[in-house]
Amino acid sequence: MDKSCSNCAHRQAAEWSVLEGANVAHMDDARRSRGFLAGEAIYHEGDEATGVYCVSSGLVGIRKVDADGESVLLRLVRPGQTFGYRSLLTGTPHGVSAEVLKEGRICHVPAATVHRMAADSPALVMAFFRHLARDMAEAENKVMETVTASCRVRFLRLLVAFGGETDSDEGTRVRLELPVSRQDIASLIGVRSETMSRVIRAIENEGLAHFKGRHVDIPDARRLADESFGSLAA
Amino acid sequence: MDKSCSNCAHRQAAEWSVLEGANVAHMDDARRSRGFLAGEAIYHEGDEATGVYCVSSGLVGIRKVDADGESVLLRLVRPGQTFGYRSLLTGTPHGVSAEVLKEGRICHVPAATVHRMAADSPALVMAFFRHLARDMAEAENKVMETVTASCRVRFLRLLVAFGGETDSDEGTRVRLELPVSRQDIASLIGVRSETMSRVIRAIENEGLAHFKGRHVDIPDARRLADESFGSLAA
DNA sequence: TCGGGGTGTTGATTCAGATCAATTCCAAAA
DNA sequence: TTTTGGAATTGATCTGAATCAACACCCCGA
Repeated sequence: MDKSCSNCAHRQAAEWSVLEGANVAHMDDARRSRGFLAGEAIYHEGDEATGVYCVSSGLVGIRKVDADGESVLLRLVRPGQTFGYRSLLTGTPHGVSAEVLKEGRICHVPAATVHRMAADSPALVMAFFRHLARDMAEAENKVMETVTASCRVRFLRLLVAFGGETDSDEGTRVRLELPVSRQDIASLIGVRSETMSRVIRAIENEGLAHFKGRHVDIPDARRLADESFGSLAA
Repeated sequence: MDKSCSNCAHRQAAEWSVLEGANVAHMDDARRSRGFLAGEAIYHEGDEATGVYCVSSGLVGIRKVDADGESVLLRLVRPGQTFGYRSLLTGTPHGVSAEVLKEGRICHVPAATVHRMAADSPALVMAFFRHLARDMAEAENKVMETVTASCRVRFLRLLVAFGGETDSDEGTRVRLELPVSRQDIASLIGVRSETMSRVIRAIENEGLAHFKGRHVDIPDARRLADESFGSLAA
């Protein structure tokens, strides 16, 4: 849609912001954006990387499926964020799959372009390194959580994380929209959807939050945040 | 001990092997190696990075502790591997702690040296990126496993991984030495040590493997590997 | 208006693994 | 040798979450 990155990637994606001179033009020139519908796959586990992707709008999910067909949603990719760079830069097949969770527009920067820019701009590689480092930290947190925290606590923390994206952090009341289906939320915290329902109902009953469809109303965000810090109740 | 990297890092650590020219000398000059006893901490969560570490001998554990004091062993770092580079390169405090699990010798390359070399050699940054990418893939696997696989299967897979380090992959019989205590193994797969004991006993009873102290005798490595592929028995 | 399929909810039951509580084992120190 | 303290094992019991099985809801197309 947009012919230039200036109102998309440049502003939002930290990776591209380090580009200078001719590379900016290269980028703008080579990238192609395309609309995706919810449910569409962007790439699958085992695929060779064909470039780097950047979410312009919508929502992307990074998923991994094991031999038994069990699928886990590892993380979400939001507008302005890049994904798929890991496989491209290391030259290995994708270890995870990417699919569109909420319809939107996704840019694709071809492999050759990225390689050229990376060779030319160490800062770009460094930017990707930073991105990967942050993802890694989150993955480590996730391992910690799944091992140590109950599914209730894991869900509360996810709510806090979703709420954190809302600016209204100061006021105690927070309203937010769940970005994905309940099934996907369940997959995100690693529980069955039945369990997810029960956890939500329990939280509803305690008055910690009120759920209506994807809409969540948190009357006292501080209380919810406190509860999310595990069972170490003062 | 060794005055040069040539019989340690250069050969073993993929990261340094990309260095050329003056940087090789810089490296050798700046790095300091030191002996560590089992149990010693190398750095803690929240510490600022002072450089990059490289295991010369012994074994290092990367651990994370949550607010309740629950500790999880995230991964092991073996001789020839580097660690601590993530925090240094991103300029953020360590998100995990590193401790010595088996006494040995560890090299420390000061921050200034690494930064100079990284600025000078894009290949070095790329090498670190690759390392991080591999760690990330392993972290993603770990999330998958903890969410989908039973502790029995998780342990069998760990055994397979340990066995894979043994060269005798062809013969069906494999003997190996557990690199860490049972408690640490339990922490590594995210279960209580009591559960670990029971799992081990069960495996022993089935004749899948025989345990004596840290010594493991696997009569039929193929059978064990098959079992480790989850409950999808043919 | 009537299905019909996907998504979410609810209930009954089971089970893996945690927890609590003793021991036992073992290696290093005295 | 005895002591001692951490590591490992074992048993009894409890419980959080999975599993199995209906059922409710809701949006869409016929």
